[in-house]
Amino acid sequence: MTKHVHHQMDLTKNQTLVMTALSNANGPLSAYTILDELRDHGFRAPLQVYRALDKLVEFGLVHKLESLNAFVACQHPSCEGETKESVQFAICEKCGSVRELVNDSLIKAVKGLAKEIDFSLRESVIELRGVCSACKNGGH
Amino acid sequence: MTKHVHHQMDLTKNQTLVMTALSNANGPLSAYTILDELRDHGFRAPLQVYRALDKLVEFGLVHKLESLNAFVACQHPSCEGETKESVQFAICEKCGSVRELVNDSLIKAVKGLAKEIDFSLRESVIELRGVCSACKNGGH
DNA sequence: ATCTTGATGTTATATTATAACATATTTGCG
DNA sequence: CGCAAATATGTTATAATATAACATCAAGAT
Repeated sequence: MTKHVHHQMDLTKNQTLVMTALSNANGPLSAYTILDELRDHGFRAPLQVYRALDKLVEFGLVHKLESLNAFVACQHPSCEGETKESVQFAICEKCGSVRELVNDSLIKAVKGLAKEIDFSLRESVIELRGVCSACKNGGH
Repeated sequence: MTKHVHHQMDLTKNQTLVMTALSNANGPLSAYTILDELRDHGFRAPLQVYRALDKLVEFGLVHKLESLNAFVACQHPSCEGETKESVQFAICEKCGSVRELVNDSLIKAVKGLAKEIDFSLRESVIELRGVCSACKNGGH
């Protein structure tokens, strides 16, 4: 009855390769960027990437950024899928950094809204677009 | 010094055609669906649609649904751009309907979160995915 | 008038994603 | 074990979404 808490062990070869590529990246990657990075490891076709991504997203190890058509490794220690409707992203349009957030007030507000309109929520896509703290202050 | 409140008058021919197509539709349309609908009116190339859409989105008359790669006419009487960071969508994955929402608690929560992490918010993408009230109750 | 700006037209191409089908590998179970 | 079912992989082709680059046209300003 021991529930799996880490999928790492269960990942197939392709899933592991894609997961590693995303984990090593310091930002979101497009499927085709991943493909290019994995050609050395035998990847030849987009489907190899997309199929692995589908599973990784399903496992909650990877998130898709809808407003970027790109993918990021989950930034939480062990993101296990129950956060699917409860994760937010802050995307900096200056430096491209993505910060993953879990904000209770926001989650509550979303669930409240869904309830208010009698909407059965499966997932919520919440992406803040703007300029991150570092870019605002430090760099230009 | 009279500020324009409706862009309707200012729209160009192509913008008007695209806006009309979206307004007549009872749901979101992809750029290529719009293109097909406007071939009779002389449209030949995707850019004609995308350029019009860019402007309409800029004016706040049309919203892009990032998780669908599709576009909807703004459902508010006179959506004038200041709502750009303050609109949400409930997208039914059963019937495809899209409901546009403006929820103050949610907007507050988003702004609060942005402030909390010192993020300069330009726009927020908030799309609830699930099953709408009508589909849950009425149909199957 | 002509200059600038914005809109349009057109061809080509880039980017993102899936369909369809064949083969291989793993897993469950009698 | 041996076989069936399910899952993963490989491969080719194609669909769907979006932009680059460049030519032309129309409207308003000085």
